[in-house]
Amino acid sequence: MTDNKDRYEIIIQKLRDNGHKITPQRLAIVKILAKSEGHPSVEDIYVQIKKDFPTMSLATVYKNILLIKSLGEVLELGFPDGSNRYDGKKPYPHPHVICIKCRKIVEPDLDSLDGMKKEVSLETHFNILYHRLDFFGICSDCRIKER
Amino acid sequence: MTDNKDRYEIIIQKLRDNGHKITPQRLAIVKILAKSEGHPSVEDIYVQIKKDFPTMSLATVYKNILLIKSLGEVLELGFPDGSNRYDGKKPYPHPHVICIKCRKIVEPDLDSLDGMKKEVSLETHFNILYHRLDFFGICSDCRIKER
DNA sequence: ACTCAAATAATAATTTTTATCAATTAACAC
DNA sequence: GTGTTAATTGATAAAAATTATTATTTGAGT
Repeated sequence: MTDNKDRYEIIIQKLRDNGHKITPQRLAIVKILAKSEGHPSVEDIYVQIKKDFPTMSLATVYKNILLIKSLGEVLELGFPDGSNRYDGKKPYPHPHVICIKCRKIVEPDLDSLDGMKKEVSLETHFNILYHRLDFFGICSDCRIKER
Repeated sequence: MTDNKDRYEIIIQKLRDNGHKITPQRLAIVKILAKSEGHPSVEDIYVQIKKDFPTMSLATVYKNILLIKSLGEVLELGFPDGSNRYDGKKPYPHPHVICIKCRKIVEPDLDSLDGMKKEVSLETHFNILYHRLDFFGICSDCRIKER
């Protein structure tokens, strides 16, 4: 995952370039966004950092995510149940497949996506700028456990 | 739009069939869900009914939507900005195209949807149960106004 | 090291949704 | 039609999530 290390440095560089201070709290948040395997929530990030940083405040997490979002370096995933999760590894819109049993999230490459975007443009005459594509179902692991 | 009239009666019948009382407040909420042109929010519904029903409570709107949702007769659309909108006309998942200028929502028929679902299943080995597909962009009306 | 604007931490305020509960009322039996 | 009963309503409180406020602290440049 050298890709993730790059993301970490890309985000920090962007913060510097835009004149923001590089604080330890900020570094810790960026590290989790860029390197953690899953799609962490604000609470996830807060709890994890609190271990090494007992004075960490929830507001700091919110403010930093807001900042990094405004730089276009993290993707916010608001789910129908109201929960928000963040992806600092792929900050651009992309499809997600979510297991409704174990909450695992998979990110497929879909060849049919380009064609669908064209179909949408043709049919609606919209200029499509971005999208949000989620599929919900049961993953193979959970199907096996059910037997 | 005889379709929408049908939806109104289908929902009320389902409420009756499941032993729920048909109150004037409930009828008003169902009417908006089934007949209003857009995708109303809880607040929209509340404000609109308050005109004829000054004693209407927000909690009543929430409780009724929860009930109708549990009967599978309304689709809840939670958007990334945290807002929730409801569709009582097509209560099953379907793609939406949203104008980020005027908030207009269009519902296209996409031939490529079935193929994409198959591709998702093949690639991820998930059993796909439902989906949420939103495209965001600028509608042709708003593009014309910009000139 | 010094200065200063920016960031943090703690908390208050706001927003959205859900829970509580006494008063009301729709539906059914008679 | 009238009475009974359990569901529903309405008002408000509570809960949950996010944003705002502000005194204090600190990173970064001089």
